[in-house]
Amino acid sequence: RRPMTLGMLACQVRAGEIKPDQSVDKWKLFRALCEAKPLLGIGDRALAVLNALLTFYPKNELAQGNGLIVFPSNIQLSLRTHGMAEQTVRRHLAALVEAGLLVRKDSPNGKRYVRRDRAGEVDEAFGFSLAPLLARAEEIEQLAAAVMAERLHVQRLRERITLCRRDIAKLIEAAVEEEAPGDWQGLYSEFRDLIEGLPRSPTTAQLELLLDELTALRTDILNSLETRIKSTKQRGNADYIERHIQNSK
DNA sequence: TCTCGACTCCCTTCACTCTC
DNA sequence: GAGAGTGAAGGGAGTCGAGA
Repeated sequence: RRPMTLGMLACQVRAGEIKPDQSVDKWKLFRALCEAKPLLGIGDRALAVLNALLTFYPKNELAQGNGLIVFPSNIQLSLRTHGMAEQTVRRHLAALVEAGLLVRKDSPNGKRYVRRDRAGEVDEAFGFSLAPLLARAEEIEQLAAAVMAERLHVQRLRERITLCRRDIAKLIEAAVEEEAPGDWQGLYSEFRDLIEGLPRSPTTAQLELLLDELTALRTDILNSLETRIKSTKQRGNADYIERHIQNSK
């Protein structure tokens, strides 16, 4: 009933390539997953379900030797996700499988349960395999690092944009106060258009573009003010020389 | 050993809420 | 207003375990 995609198949193959001695701290990996979630195509609620699923794994270290199958009922998962509706839990489980973070270990009828031996020990469990998490641990850590680096880059861009905005506003204000010649109203409108044209949630490329445009605008304003200062200085010197000549007469 | 109720799984549909 | 996400309800199907 559940379709198997090529992605899921690749995930299963990868999960089968885990080294016997490979292990990873499940909570450390979960924190990396929280960082990397935009690149993995999962949301907060799916992570809440994964978090609940990990609480059913008895050890802190995910390792082949500890077994990698968890088999909680949807009701238990619902309880550990603070009352998330079972239907929603199921949807997010499907999303986690789709994202290649879990593999279903289906029973013949596709249901989740555990088969115990005569001694009451788990003989075979049908549920979810956490093997993909272990197999992809290194990749997930790298994705998390990339997301953090990107976030830092965006933070720096925003800081530079703020500084540039402040500079431009001050320069235009000063030019208007000094009554410097130039279309300051037009430049101010251009400045406002650039700022207001930025979407509420801009992409990195949009921020980079805005910074470039603001930097160019600031350079234009500075050049025009510098030209004005130079011409004022020259006029001042010329006036002085003229007066000097007249006095000498 | 067999039967049957309880339990659990999955799926679909529909209505509602929230965000963009 | 459209689309995504969510929750409730209902139905089909299989397993488990107690009792006959």
